[in-house]
Amino acid sequence: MNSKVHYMSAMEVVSQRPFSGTIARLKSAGLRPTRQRIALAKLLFEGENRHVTAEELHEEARTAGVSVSLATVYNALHQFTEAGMMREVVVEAGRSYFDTNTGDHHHFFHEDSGRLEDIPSEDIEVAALPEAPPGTAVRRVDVIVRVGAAR
Amino acid sequence: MNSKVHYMSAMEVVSQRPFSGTIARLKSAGLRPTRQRIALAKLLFEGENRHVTAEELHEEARTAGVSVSLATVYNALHQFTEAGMMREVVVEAGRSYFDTNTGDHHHFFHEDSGRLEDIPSEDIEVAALPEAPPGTAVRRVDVIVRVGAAR
DNA sequence: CAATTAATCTGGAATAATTCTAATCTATTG
DNA sequence: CAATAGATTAGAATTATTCCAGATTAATTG
Repeated sequence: MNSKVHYMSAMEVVSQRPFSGTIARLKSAGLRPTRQRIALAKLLFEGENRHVTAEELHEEARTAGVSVSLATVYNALHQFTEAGMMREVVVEAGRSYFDTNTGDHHHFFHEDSGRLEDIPSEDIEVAALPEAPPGTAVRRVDVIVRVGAAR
Repeated sequence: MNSKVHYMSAMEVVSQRPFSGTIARLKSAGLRPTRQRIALAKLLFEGENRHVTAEELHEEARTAGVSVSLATVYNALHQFTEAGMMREVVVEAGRSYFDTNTGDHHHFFHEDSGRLEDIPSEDIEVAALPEAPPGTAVRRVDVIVRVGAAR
């Protein structure tokens, strides 16, 4: 996948400046920089790391005056995830969160509010991982610390 | 909840023997030992620890000749979970697993087959847990080791 | 043990999140 | 700028789960 490399001319590079790195980023992920993908990528990647659901991002986009369908938001989130620009985090049955932080880290999950919060990898340590079952390899280790109101 | 304590006569105790501990277990959890709950509990708790989805358990029950509705299976799984006899494990968006092992342990999740496998707590060690955010308390820590076919 | 009561069960409708589809649109390429 | 491969869209379809209102059954009482 992503086998078609596109070499940019100096002119191209310059003309893209105003669009920050977003377009280049999409291109190098092998994704056409369409109006909707550009808008969604800006919402997601310009600024702090974020955790969003498809519904949330859809709502946010429309509020920002960007017209996109929910189906396209789902498509984009999955494409960004496949391209390694985001990752999917599953903490609640029935709802998927997408995280713009692709680095090594873990999560607090606030059960009461449904909010996710990053735990930097330095703050947690998984020592002594067991060996993967025969014939398998570890793809990822997720640590979810479920928290709720202290009584 | 479960405030009504029921003192069994010796006769009662004896007459329940043939039903193994299942009925007693349901009663002490404050659940009426109905035909369907007894059947489901037997499938779940007699034998090894298991990880099931509602659909799977429903199918299994019907195959075993037990007539129960899917709604009842969902009800029972949630009731067993609230009673501390099982716990819910979320690893995949859109599907819930229920685990009969309520002890301290973690999971391998086989991404290719969708199968869950226990990791005894001795085999994994989460050192240096971060402090819970202000106002919150840790309810549980889940470690999910996602594995797939080694290439 | 029959009657009463309250809990439970049930099938089907309702909901929620997500995916699929077929038609329409658009970015890219020559 | 025309051709075309890829993208978007609205709405239908799917999947997992919950809700609901009526029928059933376990527990209790006399």
